Parts: sequence; structure tokens; C-alpha cells
Amino acid sequence: MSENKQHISESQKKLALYAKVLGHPVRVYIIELLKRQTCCYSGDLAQELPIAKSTLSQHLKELKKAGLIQGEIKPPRIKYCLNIEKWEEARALLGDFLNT
Amino acid sequence: MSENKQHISESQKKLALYAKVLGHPVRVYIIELLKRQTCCYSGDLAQELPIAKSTLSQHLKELKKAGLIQGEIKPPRIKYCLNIEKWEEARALLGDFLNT
DNA sequence: AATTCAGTTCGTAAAATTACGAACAATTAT
DNA sequence: ATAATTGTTCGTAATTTTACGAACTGAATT
Repeated sequence: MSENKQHISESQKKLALYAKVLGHPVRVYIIELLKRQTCCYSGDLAQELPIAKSTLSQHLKELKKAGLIQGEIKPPRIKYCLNIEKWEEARALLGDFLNT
Repeated sequence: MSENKQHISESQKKLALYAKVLGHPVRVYIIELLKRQTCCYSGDLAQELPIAKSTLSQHLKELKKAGLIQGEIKPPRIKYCLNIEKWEEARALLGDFLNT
């Protein structure tokens, strides 16, 4: 009667976290932009996207929290770039998930 | 003053939906299982996973809604399988996103 | 010093997600 | 017919997500 519940692996949790942060169209859009041009300003995004700047800021925060992007202060603006290391990790995890 | 907001593409929305449904460890676990053995019963999952069967059923419903799995009634059980067509679509979309 | 600009944080609200147990439905076994 | 098995649906609750406008911060300009 040993309740032998198999648990979910750490890499599955990590994968789910990356997938989750990519689970919103605005965040997909931002990442696709940064893949093309490596960096951008929040204002550029605000012009292109039909959302309030505070909402955009929240999405950027989510991406930062997940580690996928990083911001560099270039007064009076903030330059956002992909965090290559983390992006590669996400790529590896998701790629492996998809292809094996 | 033409409010020329660029909108998010349909494929970005689709990608986000697939990513979203993969954004939970339990659902990642289920998909990984189905990739290995193509089919399984809900009861098998219930034994392995530390969640209520009703919660599991909800996750299966999410995966069905996204099209990634399909259920076949094999009384008194239900056999779940990957929906190959949809899985390939998700693979293609996500793979392209990751690798270009 | 006051204004402007870019962007974040705060306060708030609505909706979606996650989770559980209880009740239910359908089939099988007794 | 009754009971057991498998899994879903229902009702509910707590948490998270998404979104907005207003207020704020820090730097640059006037």
C-alpha cells in the first residue's frame, strides 16, 4: 500500500515554465522581434502593439522573470535584448521535447 | 494621426495557444508519455500523478481542446492517443519559431 | 526650477487557471 | 438487479493572468 506516486521531473517543470511564458501572443511577438534584430526599445513595441504601455511593461517583466530577455538602461529609454544563454536553454529543452 | 497599430499574426496566436497548453508540468508529462508509447489510459496517469482524477480529467480536456490528443472509448476505459496531425503542426510551428 | 519623455509601478477589476471532492454516467461483473 | 470500475461533469474556492488608467521615477531639456 505504498502510495508510490511518480513525480514530474525538474526538466518537465522547466519546460512548462518556458512554454507558459511563450503562451501569449504579445510575448511571442516580442521574442520573434528580438530574434530578428537582437534588441529593441519598449516604445517601439508600444507603437506596434494594440495594448496599453503598462500592459506591455507587464509582459516584458514576465519575459525578464523567465530570463528570456534583459533590459539595459539607455536613458531615457530601455533597450531590451534576448538573453542568449537562456534562449539557448529554452531552445534546447523545447527542441528536445519536440524532436524525440 | 492614423492609429496604425500593427497586429499580431494568426500564426503567432496559434503558436501561443500551443505553447500555452504545454505550459503546465502535468500536460508536458502526458505528452511525453504519449510520444513514447503512442497511447495510454487515464487510469495509468492517475496512478502516476499526484493529483485528483478530476484535475487530471481537466488537463486531458485542455489537451483535447487544443487538438493535441484524442480519446477513444474502450469500455470501461478511455484510451488516449496523440493526434499526430496536430502534433506535427505544433512541432512545425514551435520548431520554426525556435530555429529561425 | 519646471517640463518633457520613456517607462515602471500601483491600484483595481475581470477573466482564466488550477485544484478538490462529491455526484453522476456508462459499462462490466456478480 | 446490484455492485464495482472508469472516467467525466458539477460546484466551488483560491490563485494567477491579463488588462487598464493614474500616479510615479529618473534622466534630459528648457
